[in-house]
Amino acid sequence: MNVDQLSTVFGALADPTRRAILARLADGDLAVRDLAAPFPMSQPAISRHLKVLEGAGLISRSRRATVRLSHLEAAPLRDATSWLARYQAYWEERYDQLDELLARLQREATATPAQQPTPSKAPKSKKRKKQRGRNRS
Amino acid sequence: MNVDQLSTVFGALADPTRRAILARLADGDLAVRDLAAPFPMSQPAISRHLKVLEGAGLISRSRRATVRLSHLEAAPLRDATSWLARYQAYWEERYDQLDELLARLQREATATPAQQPTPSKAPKSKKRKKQRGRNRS
DNA sequence: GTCTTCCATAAGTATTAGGTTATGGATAGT
DNA sequence: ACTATCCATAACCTAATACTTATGGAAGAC
Repeated sequence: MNVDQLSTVFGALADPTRRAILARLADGDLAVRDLAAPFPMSQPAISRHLKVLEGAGLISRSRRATVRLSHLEAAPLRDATSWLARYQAYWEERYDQLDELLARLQREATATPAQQPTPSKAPKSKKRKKQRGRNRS
Repeated sequence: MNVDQLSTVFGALADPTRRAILARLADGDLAVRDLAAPFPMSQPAISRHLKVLEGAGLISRSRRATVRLSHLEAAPLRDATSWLARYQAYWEERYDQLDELLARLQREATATPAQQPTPSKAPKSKKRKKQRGRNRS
């Protein structure tokens, strides 16, 4: 109960059905019935997936006539990307443009600044590996 | 069981302890005992977290003397970022540089091409919202 | 060999997740 | 008012998560 925001977002993304729902919402808002149609799954199951997505802030919902529309909210995806961006240096060789992207993403993600438990007793990391040329003069 | 790779990676990231472990491994390989020290949690609990991370391909492990070292493997993080990159257009206004980043990330993430269930019976999306100026001439 | 340190694995428990069927409320059409 | 459609909620089941304590194996130190 009451896990942090990033965990909730990653948790919501850890399900292929929910990722597929988000992908479809990228093309426009959809009703529950339309979202449920492609899946071999009952309508209540989809409703619960939508509830999880809503809880993570990944969708918002509105009513139009008899139908309940789901709308993609991408901000939490930005926060997740911002957290991941810190690791780009570990798989990427071209830092030049990416350092700027990383800095900009972190600047823009001020809403949820990619928090983490910040362990109390960090055992004075004597290693600090790599630290490859990130000093473009 | 046997969920897809992306789900496993996002699932591994959906825990603050595991994210903190990854963050510390970014500074260099560490032994289990060093990883466990900051957390108010038993050593077997950390061992299980490491097993989850290893199952997601996010760390690899080796032996050095009596100690078992964990090493950060960032490739799955790249795949996750690649999946998220598709949504950058939904929170970002400057497409110019980002379209290139997106294209490059997807090109490079050929190992796990951000798969998804690809729902069989897509209900002929009559909406296709926004589709904002992504055609820089 | 014996001891100690590091760590994995087993077994047990409580909670959460992801699905089901059944049902009922809200809204529109007639 | 009656009916049909859309969807949420309840109740239930099973399996997976996230921890615990207890224990034992593997290597280096003595």
